[in-house]
Amino acid sequence: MKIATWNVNSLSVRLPQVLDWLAAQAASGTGAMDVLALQELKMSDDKFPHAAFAEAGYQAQWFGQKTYNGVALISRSEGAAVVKNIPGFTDEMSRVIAATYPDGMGGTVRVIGAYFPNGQAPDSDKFVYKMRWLSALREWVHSEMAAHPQLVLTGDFNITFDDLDVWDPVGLKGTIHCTDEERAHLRGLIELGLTDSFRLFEQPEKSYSWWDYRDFGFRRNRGLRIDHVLVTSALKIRATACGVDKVPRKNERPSDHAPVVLTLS
DNA sequence: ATGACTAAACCTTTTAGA
Repeated sequence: MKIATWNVNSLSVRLPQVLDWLAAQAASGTGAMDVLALQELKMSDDKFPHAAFAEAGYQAQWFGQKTYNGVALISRSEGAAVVKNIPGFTDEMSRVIAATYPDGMGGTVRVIGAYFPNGQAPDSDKFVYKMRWLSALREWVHSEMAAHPQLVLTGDFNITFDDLDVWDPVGLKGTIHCTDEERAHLRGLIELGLTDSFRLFEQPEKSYSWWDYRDFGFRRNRGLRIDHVLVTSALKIRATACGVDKVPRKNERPSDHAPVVLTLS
């Protein structure tokens, strides 16, 4: 089973790349993508290209928003018990979508796809919102884990775990995505019993999932690892691989993020 | 350099991203 996350930075612009990537995955040795979490659709629900995904053989659940944010789950099986945004947390922004899928072994996997707030700057109102959002997320994920032993929390977290996730940890110390406060929240999610599946496996040095469009960020590998796939212990023992697929970042007109793929036995 | 790109919108300028 394969589960992935990809911040596409406008699905209108990136749809052909997403369809190409899904086809390439299906043709690869590891097999077709079972669930792909997308972030930053930047489109209202009525603009979501469900017919294009259906034609390619995929179901979709989506939670759009005009101009900003917007999340979706693209899957081969139909998602059940769909939840949009964090229950009980009033939010104008479309940032979370969750659904339950067959795990291929007679059980189910709960997948939560999320676009975490950016936070802009540590002294901004947006940072305050990010902290509030993170607290609400943790409480909800805690209850979701109780109901779903096999759970994946994935998406664009907009937080690095540590210096290993940062191209310039000295220069970027204390800046957005790298603050102690954000990292404490990320550790709070881990303390619920989740594991960063990426670090279960040997990785190339300086592995990142996002690179600034400016100043040849990708070419110089000036990036951050802010897109994550966290798994519960029941899935940790089934994880066989996790990695960043940098290939789509080399496309013409790429997203600034690359997909991260988790493979389960 | 409140810069550099990219995307969307009330679009030749602003807002946001990270």
